[in-house]
Amino acid sequence: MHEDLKAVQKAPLFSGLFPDEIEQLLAHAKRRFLKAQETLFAEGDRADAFYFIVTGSVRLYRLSAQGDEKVIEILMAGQTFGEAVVFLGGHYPVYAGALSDAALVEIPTGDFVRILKANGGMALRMLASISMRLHQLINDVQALTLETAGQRVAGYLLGQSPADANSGDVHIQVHKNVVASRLGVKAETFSRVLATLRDLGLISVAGNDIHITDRARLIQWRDEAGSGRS
Amino acid sequence: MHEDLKAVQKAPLFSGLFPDEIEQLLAHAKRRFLKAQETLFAEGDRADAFYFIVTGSVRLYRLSAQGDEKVIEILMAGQTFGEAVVFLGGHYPVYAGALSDAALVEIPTGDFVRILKANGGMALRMLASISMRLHQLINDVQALTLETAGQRVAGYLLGQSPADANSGDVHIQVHKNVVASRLGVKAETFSRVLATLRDLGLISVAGNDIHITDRARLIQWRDEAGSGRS
DNA sequence: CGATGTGTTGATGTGCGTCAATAGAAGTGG
DNA sequence: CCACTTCTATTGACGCACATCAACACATCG
Repeated sequence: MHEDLKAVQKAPLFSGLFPDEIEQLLAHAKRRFLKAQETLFAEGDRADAFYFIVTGSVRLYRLSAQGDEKVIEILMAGQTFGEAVVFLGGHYPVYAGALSDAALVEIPTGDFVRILKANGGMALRMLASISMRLHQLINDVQALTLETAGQRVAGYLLGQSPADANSGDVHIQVHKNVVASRLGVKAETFSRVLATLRDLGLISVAGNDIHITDRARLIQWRDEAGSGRS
Repeated sequence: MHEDLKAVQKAPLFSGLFPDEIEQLLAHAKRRFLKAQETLFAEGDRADAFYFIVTGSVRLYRLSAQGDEKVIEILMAGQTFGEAVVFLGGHYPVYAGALSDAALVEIPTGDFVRILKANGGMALRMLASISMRLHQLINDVQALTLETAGQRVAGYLLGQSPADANSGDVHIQVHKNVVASRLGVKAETFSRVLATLRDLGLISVAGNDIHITDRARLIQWRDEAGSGRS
């Protein structure tokens, strides 16, 4: 386990912990390895552990009654997930599945809560962390109701690239249909939006590598309702 | 202020506080009175207080670049809002406005955070509270992407009435366009869905009072994709 | 080098928004 | 208490953004 110690304490949530607290946190932690597409837990499962991603990527998603899938979040190496749910009834509110082969650290919630109770700063940092996710979800709700598909895609590209230069690169690290689902559009629509932006000369696309050639005009296009009008 | 003491400590969030802690929480609290439609704070405003609703109702909402509004949450007397945001950058992520004349208690965040640091149980209860909102927002995202307008409206009616009887009443306490926005549909669509359900004999509508005559069939109608097909 | 899976592009359908007219409900003033 | 205004809610006609269905291009891999 100690080989993962350095990685885990880089997670923003744990950055303020003392070495002995990290030790305590990982006392009963286990390594977990997932094959691509493998399911880690299902919605409604008893939540007695949360996870840190050492390598690979994971998606959190919901299923409709008809079996359609909506990706709530895409998570990459270095991120944690499932910790917010510990405080609910103790059941996961989403499915979790690997997008690629992945290595995780599984941390029992009991140890986590114990530290949380003892360490006031930790609890506040945890509150800040959950608040950020809350904020993100509010943004998602706004985007899904007040923005067009084009605006959401453009916003995604803008959010994935640094804002300080007028051109930049976005590398999509997972399959495009997963990103599309995350954005609340069908894969076909996602593809069409990229094609439109390419034809407008705002971006260039080479597989999963997208180059933003004119960030300013891309922002302008998004704010003008993303192909809706004008 | 003491006349509000009883009311405030009924909020689930504060239920576990000792009287002296409540005292401390309300030490610098102020009463606030809002006229219907009045704005309490705007998105981006510095968040140095959160609120408890003594009487009246409040909506939290976002505005699009074009000025369209999406209601994120409808809050009634007895509820608190704005507390989740204290831990972020300290700026409100939404607008808040009164739906009716309202009386609030405004609690400075400083006092709140102080109690939170001292009282470990309080921090955990706060985490549970925020987690519930997180869960609710995940439900909203799922509903907005995987459900039809009809399904969302039916789900709303079902959620507003007790599940233990096959018939029940829902009283809409605010204007229907507010509920519609909360559900992510236009007021016209909301009205049409209610008309459809009425014509199917599943509900009866009298102004803002809706009577569910056949809960079982309403559930079935929702699960069959809410007028989408079949 | 065929097989399988992902992404792109085209043709068509439809759920719901938009625009518009009307009906009620509620509030206002004489 | 009743005209008049104002606002919310309902209903109809129409259009559009996006989904759906389908064919194809391309990549990856055994």
